[in-house]
Amino acid sequence: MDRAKRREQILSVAAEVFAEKGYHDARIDDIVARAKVARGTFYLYFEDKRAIFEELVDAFVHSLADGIAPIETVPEADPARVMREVRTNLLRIVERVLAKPAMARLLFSAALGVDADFDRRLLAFYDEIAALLERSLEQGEDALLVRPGHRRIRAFCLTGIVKELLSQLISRRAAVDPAEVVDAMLDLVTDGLFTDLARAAVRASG
Amino acid sequence: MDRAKRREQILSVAAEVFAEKGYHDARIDDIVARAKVARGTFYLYFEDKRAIFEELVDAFVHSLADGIAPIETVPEADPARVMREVRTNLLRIVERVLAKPAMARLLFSAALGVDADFDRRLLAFYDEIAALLERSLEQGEDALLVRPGHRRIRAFCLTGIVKELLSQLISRRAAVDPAEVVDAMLDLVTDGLFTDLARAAVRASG
Amino acid sequence: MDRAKRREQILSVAAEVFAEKGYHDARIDDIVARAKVARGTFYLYFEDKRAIFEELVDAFVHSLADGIAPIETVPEADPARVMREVRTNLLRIVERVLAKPAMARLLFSAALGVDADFDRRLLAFYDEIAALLERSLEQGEDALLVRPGHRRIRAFCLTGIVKELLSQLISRRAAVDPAEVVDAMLDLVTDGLFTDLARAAVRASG
Amino acid sequence: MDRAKRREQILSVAAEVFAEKGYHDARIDDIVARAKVARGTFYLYFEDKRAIFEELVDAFVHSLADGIAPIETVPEADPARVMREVRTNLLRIVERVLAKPAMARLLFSAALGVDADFDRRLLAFYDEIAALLERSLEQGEDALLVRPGHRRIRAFCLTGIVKELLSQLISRRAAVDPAEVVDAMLDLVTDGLFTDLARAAVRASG
DNA sequence: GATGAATGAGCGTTCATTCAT
DNA sequence: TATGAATGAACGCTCATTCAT
Repeated sequence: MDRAKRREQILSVAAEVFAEKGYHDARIDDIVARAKVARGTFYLYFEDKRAIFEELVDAFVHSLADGIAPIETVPEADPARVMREVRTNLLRIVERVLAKPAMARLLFSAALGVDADFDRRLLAFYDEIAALLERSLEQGEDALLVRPGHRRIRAFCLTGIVKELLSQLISRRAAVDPAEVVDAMLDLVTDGLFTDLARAAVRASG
Repeated sequence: MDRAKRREQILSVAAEVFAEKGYHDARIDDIVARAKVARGTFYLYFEDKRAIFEELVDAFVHSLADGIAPIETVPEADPARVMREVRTNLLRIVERVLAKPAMARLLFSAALGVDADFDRRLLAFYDEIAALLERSLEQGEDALLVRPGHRRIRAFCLTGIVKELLSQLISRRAAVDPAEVVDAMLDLVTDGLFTDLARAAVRASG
Repeated sequence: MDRAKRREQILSVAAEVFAEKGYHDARIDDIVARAKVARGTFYLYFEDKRAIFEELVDAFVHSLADGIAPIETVPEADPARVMREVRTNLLRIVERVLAKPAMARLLFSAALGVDADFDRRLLAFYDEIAALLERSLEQGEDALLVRPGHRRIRAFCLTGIVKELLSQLISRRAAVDPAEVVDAMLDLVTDGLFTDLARAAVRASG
Repeated sequence: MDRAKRREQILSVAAEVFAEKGYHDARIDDIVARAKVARGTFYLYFEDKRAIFEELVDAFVHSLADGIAPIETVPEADPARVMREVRTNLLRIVERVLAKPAMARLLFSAALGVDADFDRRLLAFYDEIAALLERSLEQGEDALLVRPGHRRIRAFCLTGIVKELLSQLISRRAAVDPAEVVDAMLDLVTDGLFTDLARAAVRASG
């Protein structure tokens, strides 16, 4: 087996093991046993346990990030087009997560509590996402598409929604229709929960 | 020192240590050293490492859950009152989290990746939250306050929002005004992000 | 068993093991097995393998160094007394080496090749010895007891003699009379190897 | 490259590596990397790590031993000639050591602590040296050139002197004049350290 | 002969837990 | 009840050596 293939094989086996057991409970032995290679072989391809885990997480994170197409929201942007593009981005993320559930499980649960360093890296990544969303909200406001509001907090809310939905999608084995999830989420985010009746009442009293 | 006090002392020290280092990096040694008791003493009060951690997480989870007052949403309910009560509930949760940041850090980061069992417990807890929210949404729809929609997904979205905001509140040391956070979140959730202009455009095209 | 005794016990067992097998071939397992303690116990008393070895070598080196009484060699010093004191110092060193042959074997063979760091430490120690001897030779010259000559090289020669003799004393199990060894060495060093006949001949021709 | 050359190349690279890192810290990897051959190739030329080290040490030891010309010390031997020949032998040894400092470092430090077996071999070699010296001293006594004395012990002293001086010569990078070293050593050994004044005093009292 | 991927025995160290005092 | 010395299973990692190509 050539070098690249063997590497790939160990990586994919490791992803499974980490996803099943979490970082700390996954032993190098588990990985090499399932990959049917000797312990030493593992270390021919990866610096150490931490390194292979990092590589897995980083690769997946990047594959998600690469799926996000930038959305042009110049003031005269067509709101319907913007919405479609947002929806496409979300769908792509959901699809990639569903395509590699083990990797997603890794990212959403195994990756936490690895160590202080790794926690910081993850937080930094989510910060970037939030910053991206914040800028998008700003552009949306400029284009008069988005109601003015606390953009930082809204960015965190959006991040939280996506993270939670993705976590749920992979933790429940039940087949889910990605489009349905994305549409329900977008519906909530764009229009809010309330009926006009409720809004009127709140505004009147509020 | 009497039994209960000693127990309490070890618990509170353990909370700090777990919050600082995470479950796996926290050593029993760290805890007993800081509590100034002998190693053996620890085991007089707690079954094992896992048990004390579970107790801490459970206690905090319950203190949060206890802060949630049930909201009556009979069909004729006053929307403004319902909103105020929702807001009060949220504020209470935020306050309790900010009051015990170590415990919150425990719940939101240290508690993940402990082991497969614990992960299941946490998921089950969040499921309960989601179920509660789902029922509330149902009542809201019945009372014509909430626009009909996919309640399960919406419940997850709301859970995600709260989790993420609380995580951010405790991870950023910066003083934050809980009321501001809660209001921004509620504003997003009730009215959505979009301006009427955008909605009209989307509706026209979509 | 109290802390100090247990420590002492492990130390002495470790000395044997290191002496028998050398640093690299000695396994922690060998030490704890022979000390009849658990592996973990070892690490309660010593940082790591390197640390216990260092402690053993250092202790022995210091016990040897402490046996050397300073010799006053003011210009009017009585040569016979000086010689007696030198002899006493040497005898004390030889006795201490013979009293702890395992430690001596440690110092003279196991201690080399441990790692680059440790090698440097040992060299530095021997440098100090050589420096001490060099100063003594200088005083001896000033007191007109010692023939002028290259003091640095002479100091190394003397160091070499003592090291080699001690090595031989411990590597040959045969009972040796320390006094005989010391006297033979002193005879060589003070008077040299040659007869007056040989010296005269060499001087005449050289 | 033909077999012999390749072998030679690996040997010389190995000498460097062993000299730099010592036996245990030198990895086969270090050797093959620097020799620019594959790991497997190494084992085509040498049995194992131990074997190549042994070969290096043996070769150097023999090159030193070969430099020693036998000295005729029949009873009527000219003392001055004997001294010159001794001096020549010593100079040759010093020169060979200085010519291959890596090999010398190997012999004087890396070779110790390899394992119990190798230690025995080295001791046996030094024993031969000592035996040779002992015989020479005996001849010297017979020729009335050497003062009677404990020949075995004297032989060890001489061995120690030479070993220590050679070690110092290679460990101090400073340029040294071999002749100066040899002459200082011979001066010490032939005439001893003491002035006639000191000797007289010692004899009177002792 | 040459390669270098693969092997796996081996070892140092950690740390949750126990138990005699 | 409190202590803290002792335990030993567990695990990550190294590196000399082998062997299919």
